[in-house]
Amino acid sequence: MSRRTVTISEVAKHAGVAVSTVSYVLSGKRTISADTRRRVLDSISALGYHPNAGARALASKRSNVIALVLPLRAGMHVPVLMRFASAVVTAARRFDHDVLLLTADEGTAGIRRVAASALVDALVLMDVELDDRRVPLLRELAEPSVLIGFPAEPAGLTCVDLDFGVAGARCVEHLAERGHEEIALLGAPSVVYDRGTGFATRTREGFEIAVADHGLKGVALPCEETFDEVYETVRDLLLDHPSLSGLVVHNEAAVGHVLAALRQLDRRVPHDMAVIAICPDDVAERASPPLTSVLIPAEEVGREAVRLVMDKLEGRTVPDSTLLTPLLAVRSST
Amino acid sequence: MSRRTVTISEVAKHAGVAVSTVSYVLSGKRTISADTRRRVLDSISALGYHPNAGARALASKRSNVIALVLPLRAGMHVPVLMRFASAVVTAARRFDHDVLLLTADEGTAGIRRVAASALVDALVLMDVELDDRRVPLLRELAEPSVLIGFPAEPAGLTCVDLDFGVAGARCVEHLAERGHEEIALLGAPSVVYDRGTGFATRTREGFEIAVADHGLKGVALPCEETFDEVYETVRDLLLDHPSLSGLVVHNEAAVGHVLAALRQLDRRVPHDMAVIAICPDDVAERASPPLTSVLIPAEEVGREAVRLVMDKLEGRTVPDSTLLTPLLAVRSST
DNA sequence: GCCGGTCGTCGAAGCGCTTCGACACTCTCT
DNA sequence: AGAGAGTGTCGAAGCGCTTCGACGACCGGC
Repeated sequence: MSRRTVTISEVAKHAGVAVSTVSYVLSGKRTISADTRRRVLDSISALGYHPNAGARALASKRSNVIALVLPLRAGMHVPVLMRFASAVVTAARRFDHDVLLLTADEGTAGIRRVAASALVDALVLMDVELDDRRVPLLRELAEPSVLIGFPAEPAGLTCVDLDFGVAGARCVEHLAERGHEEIALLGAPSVVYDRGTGFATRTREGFEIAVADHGLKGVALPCEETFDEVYETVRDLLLDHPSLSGLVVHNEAAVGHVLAALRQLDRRVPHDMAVIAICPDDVAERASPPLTSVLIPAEEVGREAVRLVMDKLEGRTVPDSTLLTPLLAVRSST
Repeated sequence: MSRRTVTISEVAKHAGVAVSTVSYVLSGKRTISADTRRRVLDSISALGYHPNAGARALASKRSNVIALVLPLRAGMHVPVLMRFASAVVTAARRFDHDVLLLTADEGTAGIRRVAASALVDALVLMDVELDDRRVPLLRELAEPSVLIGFPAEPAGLTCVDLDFGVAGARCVEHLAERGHEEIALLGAPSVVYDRGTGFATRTREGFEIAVADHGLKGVALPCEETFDEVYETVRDLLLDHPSLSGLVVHNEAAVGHVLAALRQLDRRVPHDMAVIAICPDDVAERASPPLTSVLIPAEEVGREAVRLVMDKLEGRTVPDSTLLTPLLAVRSST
């Protein structure tokens, strides 16, 4: 059992200074002589002092906690989502903040609650839908927020994401360069499109525009996540489009199944069918063959979201929209 | 932009009572007349009052936040982990608590920090290893904690988990009843065993003991998560054990690949090979064919962990060890 | 040698809440 | 009728921290 909790005034007494001096040593908000600082820091570690979070929040009106709103909806690929989440936590710690986890079951009430009670200073929201119920609430909140993803009407909000439109287009471009003339996009499960999740839609748009620009033939289909469904989708696709020679897969859960299905249907990758994925790097690398891919930079997006929200917290103005440029890595599948 | 924040004294003034009366209405710690309570509650909703979390934490020495320590280590199946995590968040809200998310990158320092600063009242730890570095720290902390999973030396700790030993045994028993005489366990990736993660080891032990008890032949192997590795493992297994007729799979990520591999190797399930999985219910149901399984009751485990930690917070004594009994659901794969 | 400026430190006033003791009532029992 | 035991409410004292204004001490410039 640890000793009873040490307060700032005990540190002050131990160091022979005023309480406020200790506070200023810790915050650096006033100049303190090197000598005094040393004594204070020594006392702090001698006594094992940790500032009380509640007291600090009360006095400073800053909790040093941000909320991460993570709905975990059907059809979302949880491991990818968690990479974003994990990046947010790590980045928040860099700014000396902790992360409060909010899921969907309270709906918007949870967001309102943690904001109104000053439990959190700011919010980062994930899995944003085009018509997201959380968006109107964010506009009326005093606390700054950042969305990972874009709603249909992003005016007045701060959003960050990979530029999925460009990602879709880059895939098409790459396949066009390789001489493919008829290609297909296998996207997210249909439930994700139905819900109007921005990233899925924007990839498809980017794909379709680029297909037209390059004078290719192209079809975009949703894609479910069980092997049997993927197999059927791929089989039908090959039947309907016999000269199809390139596949863009934007669905982490289905990537492995698509490759397995092609194998069962006697299509060799990349010889008979070029495959390019939009997914985190390690998923592409672990596949066999390793996939040419546009990587989803989860760590970078999470870090950027936190940086933006911290900037807003400090009163700096930030761009409404931050789109990270997709990078294409060529591997053995195209 | 929301109005500036409302305090308890404004509520008191509006309702014509003392600040302490408002506090007692909210906490229920003293009797308040029905009439006064009504007026106070009316004022609260009229003004849109939310108690300030920092002030409350400072005065009451309770933050109403629990920490969820979630390392996200290699080889762990993230979707399953997140079901536990999600259950913990939901259950915590039932007790009027929020959840602070801690990942691994700070190591034990993060745990020490949030506990010492009174940011959290209690901790729930996931992904527990047999020789977990966090365990000694927990023993010296004043804050109560609960582990989801068991370390090698659980004395003095509160742990909750599915009884994986029994789960492994139940699978064997079920296959024995069906008349299978030579069976195999495909477990977690080898890195998980190397790390000494309890659930993997305990399932294997339960499997091995039950195999001996029923006089069967049985072999237990780790199992990686890419299709190619799974395929090789299964192929070699069939070569080495030609009369093998039953398979226990304790690896959510590999389940689909095992079924695909068997299909490619021309083994029909359940006709040529009975397959039983240890996994959450929906994974078993979505497989084709739907798998007989011992379900991992993630929601129940999460809920139980929170219930235990709340009991400890209230000073009630709780059992050191809570093992949930595994339930077997028979489907089409055995 | 005096004035105006930093520099370094202190004391005290809160921040918004919980909780303790006090107190005025209203009910029982005798 | 008076003691004793609740009820329901209030005021005030913190909880541990940040921050503001004040104030010596010391500096250089004239």
